[in-house]
Amino acid sequence: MSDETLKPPRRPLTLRDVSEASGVSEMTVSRVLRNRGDVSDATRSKVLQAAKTLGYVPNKIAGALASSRVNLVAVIIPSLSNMVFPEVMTGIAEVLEGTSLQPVVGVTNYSPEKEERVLFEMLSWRPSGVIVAGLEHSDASRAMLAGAGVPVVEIMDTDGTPIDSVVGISHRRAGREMARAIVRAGYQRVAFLGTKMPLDHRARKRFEGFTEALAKDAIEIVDQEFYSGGSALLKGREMTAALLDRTPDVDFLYYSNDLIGAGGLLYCLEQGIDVPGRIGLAGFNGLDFLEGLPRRLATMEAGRLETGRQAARIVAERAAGTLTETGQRIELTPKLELGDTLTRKRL
Amino acid sequence: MSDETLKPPRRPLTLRDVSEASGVSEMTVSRVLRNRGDVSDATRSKVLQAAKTLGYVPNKIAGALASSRVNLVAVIIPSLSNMVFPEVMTGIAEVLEGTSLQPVVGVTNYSPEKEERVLFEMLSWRPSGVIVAGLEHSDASRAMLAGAGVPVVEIMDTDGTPIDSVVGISHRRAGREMARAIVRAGYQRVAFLGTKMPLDHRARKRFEGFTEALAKDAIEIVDQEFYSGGSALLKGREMTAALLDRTPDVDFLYYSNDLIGAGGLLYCLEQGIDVPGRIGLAGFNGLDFLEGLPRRLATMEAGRLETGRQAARIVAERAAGTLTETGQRIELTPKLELGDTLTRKRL
DNA sequence: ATGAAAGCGCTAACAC
DNA sequence: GTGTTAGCGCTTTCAT
Repeated sequence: MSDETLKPPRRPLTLRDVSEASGVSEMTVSRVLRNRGDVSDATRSKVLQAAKTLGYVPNKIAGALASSRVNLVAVIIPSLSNMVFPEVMTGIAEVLEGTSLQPVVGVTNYSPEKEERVLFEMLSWRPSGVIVAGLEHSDASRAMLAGAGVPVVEIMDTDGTPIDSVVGISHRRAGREMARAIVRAGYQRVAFLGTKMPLDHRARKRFEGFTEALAKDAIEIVDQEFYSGGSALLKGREMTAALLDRTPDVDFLYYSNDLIGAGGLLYCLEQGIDVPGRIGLAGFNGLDFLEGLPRRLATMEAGRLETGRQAARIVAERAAGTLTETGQRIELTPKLELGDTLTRKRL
Repeated sequence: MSDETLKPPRRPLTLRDVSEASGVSEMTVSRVLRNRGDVSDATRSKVLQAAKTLGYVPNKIAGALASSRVNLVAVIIPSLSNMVFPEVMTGIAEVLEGTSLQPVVGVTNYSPEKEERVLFEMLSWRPSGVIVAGLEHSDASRAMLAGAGVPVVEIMDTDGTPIDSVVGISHRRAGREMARAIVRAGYQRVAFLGTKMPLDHRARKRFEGFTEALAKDAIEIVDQEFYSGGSALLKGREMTAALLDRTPDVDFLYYSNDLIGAGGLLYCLEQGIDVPGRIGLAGFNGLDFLEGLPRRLATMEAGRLETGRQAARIVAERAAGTLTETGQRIELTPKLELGDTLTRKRL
């Protein structure tokens, strides 16, 4: 064996290397590697052979600069710890899979400033589109998005004014519908348990829609409890214990997410509380992990997979030119699932 | 208001635009925007002012091509649906936060072919480093990683030969230690319940270490059950029911992950089975959601946050030049947590 | 079907 | 402190 074949190249390989190795011009090598234009089978195989032998990996940076085409889609979400967001990602990835586009994730930790930085960073790579969670952004972020010159899809919330397109559910409506179902089932002393997150606008809107709809039936929230950090399941237990201790005559607990709701459910069952006879329970999100609990917690399915899919579809079609109109609006319908914890008959 | 200030530019802004607007050379504008070299305060503020007014977003593609520096770190993981991976991501993001590096995620769905494609795609952006889950890759993938000329950190498994650096735990050892704890506690008729995933090498290695250690005490797995897809919690229940039905005299159930273990635990408790008296249970991962269950499931904490942090640190230090040696090896110690389901005394 | 020249938007390296 | 020049590695465009 010669040294040459063994020595890994210290300089990354370029098209020129493939060109020289195959005796074909750089331009034609480029054509082969991108499947563009007519190339004879003979040249094609010569080139592919050379590229493979050398282990050539094209430089997308140079390609993107030359063609001003970037096959990246920026996806900006608040967190990865909440399964809701990976689920949306899954829907996005599923659709982009069938295209040449690639999702790139940025995480904001629910901070508008971080969002601004992440957005700036991502836009500086000139992506073909942006998918961003929520409708609330800093002025600077809105300006960047509006001026980016690429499709922007805001997702997971439709209560507000989108910059361009929007896909998601109305959380106010979700809150209202849950409230109505609770009233309809005959509950009257309702408490709310949620996250201590002023910046979780979707949770806030659900809460607003919820109290608003309750008010129509002259019902007010009798107590509430908030938490931050830690194991949500455990927090759900603790919050529930604290709340029931403080306000024993409550008859319904509405949780801002399924995990704390599940904690509350487990706690109630252990305490021998009649669910949903004495106390009804509901969460939010339709996490499929609910299925394994002793009882099916009432919840609202927010269509996250579908949200991801539709958002990706819009970006992909706009990038492909198949769709030219801006300002698409897709409002999905949150699906109420009564489960086994929201079925008490009107007294 | 003049039309000019309103009209959003159809052509993305360039350095030249900022240069013209501020009356400063492109080069100096570039210096200001990157905080490089000496620039007078007067010029600096002129430039920043102009950039801000115009809403200039630098083009990293051009920058990267010119400087051959890319502040991206490719992170390649099998899935986003399993909370384990977002958790590693969190550790990575946490450390990279303090640097100029940005993680970019690629998902392989446990498929070596997909891994190869994702890797090729990511390497074509010439990232400053690669963090990839697992030690098992296709030959082509290994070749790409070895030839990439950037730090490569394989994570979450140390049983095998790394390409460059490695951070994680030994899953064989984790399996062995769990087996020993089970034997020590006096259990003798042990069953295994896991995912039907020939490509989940880490689960496989745990299983191998597990059976190997049991064998030393002349114990064999008396039964096993596998699943794929669906709600893990529910599957845990179903598998447990099926297994107990088929092999009623089993006295220990070892689950390949905490979620199915939790399902099994809930099932056993509902059935009034004495846990851990008649049947002991253990899972794997130390998911913090276990804390909210009626009993603390025995588990093994795999140090995922720390894994992410260490991997990111290695990449960051190598990129910064602070660390020059290749082939770092960091083996973390899996931490056995007996919880309330693995405490039976020797008979 | 293939090649040659120009340039994408920025930064390294060197003047001044 | 600031400006000038020459590419980075590709693709576009036009020629043949």
